[in-house]
Amino acid sequence: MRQKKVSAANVTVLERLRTAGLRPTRQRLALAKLLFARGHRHVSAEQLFNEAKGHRVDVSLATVYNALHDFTAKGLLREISIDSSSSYFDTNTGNHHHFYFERSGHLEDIDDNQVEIAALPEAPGGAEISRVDVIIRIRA
Amino acid sequence: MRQKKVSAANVTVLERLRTAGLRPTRQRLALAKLLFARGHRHVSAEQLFNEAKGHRVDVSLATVYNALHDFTAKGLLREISIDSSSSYFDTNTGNHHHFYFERSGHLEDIDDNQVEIAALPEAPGGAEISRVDVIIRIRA
DNA sequence: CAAGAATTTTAGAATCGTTCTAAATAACGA
DNA sequence: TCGTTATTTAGAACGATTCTAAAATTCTTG
Ligand SMILES: [Mn+2]
Ligand SMILES: [Mn+2]
Ligand SMILES: [Zn+2]
Ligand SMILES: [Zn+2]
Repeated sequence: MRQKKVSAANVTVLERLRTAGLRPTRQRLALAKLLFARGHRHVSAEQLFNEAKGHRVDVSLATVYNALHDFTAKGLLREISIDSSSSYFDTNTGNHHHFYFERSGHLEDIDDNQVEIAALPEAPGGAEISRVDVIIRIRA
Repeated sequence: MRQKKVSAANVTVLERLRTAGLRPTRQRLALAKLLFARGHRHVSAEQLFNEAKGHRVDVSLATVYNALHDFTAKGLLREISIDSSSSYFDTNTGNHHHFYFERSGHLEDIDDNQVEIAALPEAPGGAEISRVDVIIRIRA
């Protein structure tokens, strides 16, 4: 394979992958760059795959799925299942919630501090809560 | 087809279907009886299909899907997508929330008044909120 | 009750997002 | 560089769901 060009953006992404314990392969670097280049995003595998094609990033669909799952397992992404038709991967891994636009399937972040949950029931049997998701569905 | 036996439970279910504007066919009556017989439930299409088989209710999988969607469209059920692998249909159509047991895939209702949301952001552009879902994920 | 019209059911095919397989390739560490 | 391990890949397979179009049932009207 040809020599990698190591730009500033690449360095950041490369470090992120290494820190996460993921080998910085050409494919992962390219996908991570697309994902983390600017603000937070919610993408499906198919979307990212097409975006990669658009940027002349030669990568298979299987690798896109592998990368998204590997990134998720290492905490670089969070997986969201709202619509049973496909899942989204969220580059925002901090505590936050979502608007879900039912018509378009679009997701929009709601900052954690915009939602105030005054009371929550205890988990049955004192089980551990892994996450509380608040989804505000918008019909129009 | 053989004559229908019209028990008390059947009458209730029959009325429910008629009121909803759904023809009370043998299949819908049997499925509705299974669904609404006792307390609230969260079932997948496959689960209901198997339950029907267990009760000697002769119905095709396509009809189970049709019935679940028709019931949902008429407000007799609510569809829930939490795990992208399959969707659940909830016989509880009132305002309420859920515990989701990640290991088993089980859903458990949380009464609306057990969750107190003190602050919620406004929907962008003053759009109409169709529903607010709170899902408490339990890891263990 | 008898048609006829409208709706529902059904088996099986098709769809589609996702996962799997196993062979080729690339990254790593010594 | 070499051996080991991890990753990528094309394409097959999978599984939940939807579609098709023909048969059956339900409803309406007379
Ligand atoms: Mn997944
Ligand atoms: Mn559905
Ligand atoms: Zn988000
Ligand atoms: Zn419920």
